[in-house]
Amino acid sequence: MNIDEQIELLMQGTEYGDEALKEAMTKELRQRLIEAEKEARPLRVYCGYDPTSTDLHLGHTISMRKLRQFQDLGHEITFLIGSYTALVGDPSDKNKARPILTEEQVMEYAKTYSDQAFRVLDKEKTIVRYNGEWLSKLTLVDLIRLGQNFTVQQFLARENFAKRLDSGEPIYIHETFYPLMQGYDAVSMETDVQIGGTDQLFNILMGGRKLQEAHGQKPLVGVICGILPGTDGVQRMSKSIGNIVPINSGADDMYGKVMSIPDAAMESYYRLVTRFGVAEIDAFLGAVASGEMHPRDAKMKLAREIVSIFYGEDAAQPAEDAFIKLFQKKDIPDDMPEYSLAEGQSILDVLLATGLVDSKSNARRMVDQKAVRLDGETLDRAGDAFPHPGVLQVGKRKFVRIK
RNA sequence: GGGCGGUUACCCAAGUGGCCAACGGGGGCUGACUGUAAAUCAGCUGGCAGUAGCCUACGGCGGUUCGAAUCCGUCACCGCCCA
Repeated sequence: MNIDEQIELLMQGTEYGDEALKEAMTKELRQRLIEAEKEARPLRVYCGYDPTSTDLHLGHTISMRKLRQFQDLGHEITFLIGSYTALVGDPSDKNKARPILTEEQVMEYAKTYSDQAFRVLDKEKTIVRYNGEWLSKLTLVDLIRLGQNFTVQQFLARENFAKRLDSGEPIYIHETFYPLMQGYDAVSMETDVQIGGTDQLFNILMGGRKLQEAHGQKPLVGVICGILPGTDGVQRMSKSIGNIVPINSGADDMYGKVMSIPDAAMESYYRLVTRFGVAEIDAFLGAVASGEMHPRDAKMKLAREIVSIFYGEDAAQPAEDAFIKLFQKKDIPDDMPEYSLAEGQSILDVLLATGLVDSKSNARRMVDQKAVRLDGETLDRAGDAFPHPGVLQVGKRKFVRIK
């Protein structure tokens, strides 16, 4: 790949919110790539992950994909676990401060994170480090010195602090340490390139670049990845919003969740989380736009690709088959939980006992709404005795075989 | 430390003695439509029972009252202003 192609790939899906900044970063990245080639050394690239939860979703993998692209181009990748920064909690994009985690929790989460990450990254070529390695050694004086590089105004200008200030939400002092800590990571590792989401723009550009300069290093290039919308197609993927595609919930689920995104969100998914090249993606999207390719087929291709990344090619086809069977043909799935009918149970009892609903009131509601079927026949009297064994269905996707 | 204001269901938010299981919006769920969607339309969204009724709920505790989310006291937490 020549330099132009490399730049095109590496900058794909980036989002700086400011065209001039994007151009500046692109230019700096180009220079670094040229230098690296000349000096025959790889660029030091890292992305930090604060292990604050075990439930990774597709949105978390965007920066991993970007790391992988650098990795495939021969650069040195560090998967940095924010064992120390997680203790503080990044104030980015939160309107609330994060709960403080214990060190044990952090280490446990860290393991899950790296396990997931190696579905995307090449484990052999990835350096894993913990930022406690250097952050734990800072003294109070060191911290004061770091703080001398920043003004309160710079922090207050930051959108999420400004908002909280306006609305009277608390801003804790320790939250302001976060960018300093992250910046010090960059200094400690003599970073050439740092990857992060748009929520990390401030931390990366204000923290890392500034502290590196103060330490006589060349300021890093920030590669700021765009935001992946969730299954609703609009809001960023986030657990608290409830629109995530989990990494760990199985191939079938992942396939179905990807298929449920609105068409308009397909491009972001293609560009941010797949292994396809820039030209390929342009070709798919072009074909959809011109009507040559049905959007459904483009989305199925996307779903197959994403499932392949996390579960392998072998799992992708069965997931697709199951999806076609269940949703496109509205057939019943092959595998479903089973339940043995007890004597004298009403429809209501069975719905509750099988866990298809969480309360009898809810069961009545479902029956009233014609959402309950037995072998395809709608059941409409909740209090009746359960008619006969068969496949009991609630809504579109919940099945139990009643024996 | 002082003064003022706030704490309502998953989230936001109305309600200032009975008409409140609590307006409205978001989210979620269900049905129709469809390409699985999205958009749109309709319904539902504390529990038990069935279509009357009962129980639990409006930060915690305690009071006033025939009756409180609504009044009083107190505790906890949060914000604002002043120091």
